[in-house]
Amino acid sequence: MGMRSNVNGRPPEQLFKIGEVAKRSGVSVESLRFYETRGLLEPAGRTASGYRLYDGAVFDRLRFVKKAQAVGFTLGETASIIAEAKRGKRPCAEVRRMVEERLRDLDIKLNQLKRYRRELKRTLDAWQDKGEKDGVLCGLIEGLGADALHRPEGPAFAGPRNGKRAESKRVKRSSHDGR
Amino acid sequence: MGMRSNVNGRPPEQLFKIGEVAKRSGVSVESLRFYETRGLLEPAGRTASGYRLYDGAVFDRLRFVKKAQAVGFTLGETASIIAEAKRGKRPCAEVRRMVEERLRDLDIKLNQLKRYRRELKRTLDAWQDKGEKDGVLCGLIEGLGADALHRPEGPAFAGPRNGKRAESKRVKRSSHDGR
DNA sequence: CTTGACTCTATAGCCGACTATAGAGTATAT
DNA sequence: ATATACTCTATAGTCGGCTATAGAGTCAAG
Repeated sequence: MGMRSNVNGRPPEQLFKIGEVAKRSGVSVESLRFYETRGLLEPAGRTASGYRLYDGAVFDRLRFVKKAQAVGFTLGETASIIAEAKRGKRPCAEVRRMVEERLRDLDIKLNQLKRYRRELKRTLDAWQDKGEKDGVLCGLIEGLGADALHRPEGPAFAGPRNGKRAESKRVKRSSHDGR
Repeated sequence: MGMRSNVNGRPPEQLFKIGEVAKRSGVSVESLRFYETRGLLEPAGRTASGYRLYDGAVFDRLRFVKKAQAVGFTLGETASIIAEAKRGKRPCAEVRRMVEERLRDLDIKLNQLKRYRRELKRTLDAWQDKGEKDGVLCGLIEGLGADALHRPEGPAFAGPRNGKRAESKRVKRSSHDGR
């Protein structure tokens, strides 16, 4: 139960191939390899034939990555936190600073979104009266004031429009279960 | 030959080359061509040598596109609204429906963001006490509960992290102005 | 006739975090 | 020996809205 044990394998620890790690962590094989290219992860070693082998520490690392992601760090930021730590520095102060900045950004974004929502609602309400008759394409849109709406900028605002962002295939299970 | 239908068989309206349109509308030449590939725009005609020629209606169209963008429509959505209108349908009802949906999505996103902000703040406050001593990489992050934070999903949340999203070059001046 | 500004097409790159494919080699069960 | 499940690398594609480049042709002024 509670023994998720060492970060630094002392006794000959169990090693996992990439599929195992995927199954146990819920991170897809492809993502694991991708994380490696991004400096977030590296296998403890390789088999003679080149298969990646991970020790138990990989699960801690993956939890770290997930949590950092949950905080809102990009993979690049997380990678540099990890790199920093590996160079012997304690990145905590930096982390705190980044989160504070993040919080400020978030407030700005929230305010923009709120304003936008308000304006969009107002626009929609104003449309209730209008018919569909006039305008070259759509009078509703054409009738908007030049600066009626202040939509938050950029792709940051795109949102899950076309859906299907919610689920992915994840691990795509296999039959036999090692252990 | 000569009978290039300008909008309504009126007197020959003024025609603009793409650079002119860019200058007057504030939309870059590249974007104008890009919009064309996306079905948002098409030149009224071409010169013998293939230069695009736009009539005055292009400015209305561009305003339409900008406003639709301000409402939050993607270029694809705007294109299909335009296409609809060109097929003789009045897309207004559809537009209204889309905006309503957008408003709902927005509320969901707003709520997610608010919750996330709350949790992030709480996390940060909790960190005030903790030192930097423990943890393999950064105890602050590692110490997070598994589901402490509910970060809104996807690229929609990336935000203007690396900055410089704010300004672009826009039209990139015309004629003779050195630099 | 040459310069320089403009225009054309086609293509690639960007941001973020992946996902998907091709084509090959490896490991394991029957 | 074969089937199949797994793994490897390398590359390209996704989403949105552009921007940037290369290489060629066009047009007006000097």
